[in-house]
This record gives sequence, C-alpha cells and structure tokens, in this order.
Amino acid sequence: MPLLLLKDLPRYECLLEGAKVFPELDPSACEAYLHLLRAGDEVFSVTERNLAEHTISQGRFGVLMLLWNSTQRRTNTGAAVEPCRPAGPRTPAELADAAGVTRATMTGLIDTLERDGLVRREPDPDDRRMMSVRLTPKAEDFVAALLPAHFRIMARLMAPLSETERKTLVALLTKILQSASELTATAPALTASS
Amino acid sequence: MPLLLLKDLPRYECLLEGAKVFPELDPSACEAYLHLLRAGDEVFSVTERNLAEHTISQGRFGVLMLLWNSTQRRTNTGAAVEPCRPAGPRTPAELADAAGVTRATMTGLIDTLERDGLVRREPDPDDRRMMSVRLTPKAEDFVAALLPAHFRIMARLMAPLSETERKTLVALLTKILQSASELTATAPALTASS
DNA sequence: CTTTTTTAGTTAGCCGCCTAACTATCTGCT
DNA sequence: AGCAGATAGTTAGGCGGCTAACTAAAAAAG
Repeated sequence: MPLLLLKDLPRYECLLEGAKVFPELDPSACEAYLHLLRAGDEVFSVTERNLAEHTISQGRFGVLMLLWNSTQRRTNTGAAVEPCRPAGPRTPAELADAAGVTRATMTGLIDTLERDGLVRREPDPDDRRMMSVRLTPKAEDFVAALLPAHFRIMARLMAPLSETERKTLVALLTKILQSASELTATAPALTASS
Repeated sequence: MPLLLLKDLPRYECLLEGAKVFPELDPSACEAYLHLLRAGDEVFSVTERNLAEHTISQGRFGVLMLLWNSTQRRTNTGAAVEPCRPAGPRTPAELADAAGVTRATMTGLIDTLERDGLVRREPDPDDRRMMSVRLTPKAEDFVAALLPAHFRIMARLMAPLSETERKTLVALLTKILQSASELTATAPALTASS
C-alpha cells in the first residue's frame, strides 16, 4: 500500500461545493485525479498481496523482471537490435534507472535478492567500478512459477473492460502521463525562479 | 514515490511475444495495468513534490484534509445530515479507517503533526480510552494556503482531457476499482483454502 | 605523468508504512 | 461485584523508499 488516501472518495456535489470556496478547484479534474490514485493504489495492492504470498516485494519482483527480461534476450541476440530491451547483463546503475529508483535503493534491493540466492553480483572484468547482476537458476524458476498467477490477476482486474475500453483507458492515461512529465519538467523551474 | 516500476513501459509487440510463452498473459490487460500504475505513480509524485515544498508529506496532508473537512462541517451542521462527511472531531481510529492506514501508522502521523503544532490531541471526557484530534488555527491557515496550488496542479494534470474524457476515465477506473475489490474479497479465501 | 573531475557503488541515517504485542479502559455476563 | 472479552491507543521492531556523504576507479585536463 504505497499511498495514504481517502478510502471513500468525496461525492461530486462536495467538489462542486468546494469549488465555490476555492475557484482553483476544477471538480472534474479533481474527481479524475482522486479516482486515478485510488484505482492505482488498489490495483497495486492486489498484485502486491499476491507477490507477498511468494515472499517477495513489488520492488524486488521488479528487479527480477528486468533481469529476467534481459536474460531472455541475451540468449539469442547480441547486438543493439533493441528487441524489447537493450539487453545485456545490466549493472546496478542501469537497473536503478530502468526501475526509477535511486542507486542506493537498488543496492539494498540487490543485497536482499543476493541474500535470498536469487541474484549474483559479478565484477566487470574491464571496469573494476562496475558489477554485473545476474539471475541465478533458482530465480529463473521462481519467476517462471510466479508469472502465470501474476498475469491471471492482471487479466481479472481488467476483465470488466472491453478491448476498446482498454485502448481508451491507455490513451487517456498516456495523455495524463504526458502532462505529468511536463509538470515535472517545469515545476523545478518555478521553484527555482520564485 | 510509492512504487517501483518500469520507467519505460514495454512495447505492445513484446507483450504479444510474451503471450506466446505465457498463455495467461492478456496483452491488452497487461498494457492497461502497467499504464494505470505508471500514471498513478507519476501523478502521485507530482503532487507529492508540490507538498514537499511546504514541508509536508502526502500522508500528513491527507490527515489534515480529513480533519479540515470535518472542521468545516462542524461549524454549521450538528446532526447526521451527511453533508459530505459524517462530521465530528474524529478520533485516531476514525482517521485511520478513513485514510486506509493502520492505527499504528495514524499514531505516528499524529505525533508528527502534533510536534509541528498543526494538531492537538484532546482526551474524550466520556470515554477515557479515546482522544479527539483537532486542527490548530495554524493548520487551518496552512491548509487554506496550500490548497489553491494543490488544486491548480490537479487541473493542469487533467488539462489535456475534455469533460467527456474525464467522465469516461472515471467510469473505466470505477470498473477496475470494483473488480479489484472483488479480487480482494476472494483472494484471501483462495489462499486460505489452498 | 600527475591532478582534477566524473562515474559506480556502497554506507549511514531519516521517514512512513506495516505487523505484533502491550496498556488502559469500557462493556457484558453471571 | 467481579471477571472475560472487546476496544482505543501506543510502543517496538522491520522494511523499503529517500538524500547525502563516502570510497574506489576511470577519464579528462594540465
């Protein structure tokens, strides 16, 4: 459960009422915002609960997936054909970037995964600052055993939506994602200049 | 930033390819799932960053909003008319339920808020187990000063969406939320019986 | 070739969330 | 009355994020 949020979202009339007090309050925007966070949180925690049954956290699972992905590619491609991922054994820094966490966090995740025997650190022969992180056979079995249930949950979560509805949803979320990126890009400037 | 996730979502062809290996993988469901978490995370962190500028976390802000909401109501309604919230000073337990966190977590949040002078604990005269949590005047000013920027950010996040698109989004998310609730209800049963 | 800067990774310490165990109080049963 | 059980809140300890400071190594600058 990543975020703390209102369990019962406010009714629309309340938002309208609030808009009288705060002219900045756009009721439909606020409603969409709240529903987005609420749904994201709920969906997240459903999958998290499933992963927890296999005693793994979302964060560590994400790392395994990234490594597993590159492992798959590494078997048949060697060049930068960009099949799905750039491929390659992947260093902690690459993993951190791909996962969207800091390197310090990635160090901790890899520590835990290594302790659990799911991952091995190997020093890079060319650059002694670098490490290669690799899945152990145990981890490959583990992921392969975990994924079917994981995918089933996604399918059940989205079951009430038709194919077209899913496409619509993705399109709308993509728009929001983009405006969020723009806000991320401009907000620091506002802060710095003010 | 609540959750660790792939920064670049996989392309659709990759999902199709994955579906060949894992028959459980429903590509459109997976795509929708990933976009939902990604967008939720991004939107969350945009608002979180704004709140952080006022040195408050999402969690504590949520508590202030709950209390502020009931404060507003308490001024003019006394009965269970249910204007937007049931109203009332709200105890830690009520706050925890409303926020969707444990009571232990709420204790910690209130501790911090009290230390910062935004909240006061008052013993209940009737039931000595209970406490009433109340906003201080400082907190009311603080929230009132914070909200306009908060609402502006929501509006800007949702700016690219038309009114109808927002309604569509809310409807789709509501469907997902419902299937998530159903999964939450049935999943423990599956675990327990297996 | 030495010095400075950049880069990879780790360590240390904070915060918010969790669960589990505990204290204090109230409620109900006899 | 008196005790069992429920309920409100806190405390203790763990985990996964974060930032900031650090070490070691490579790259760049002189």
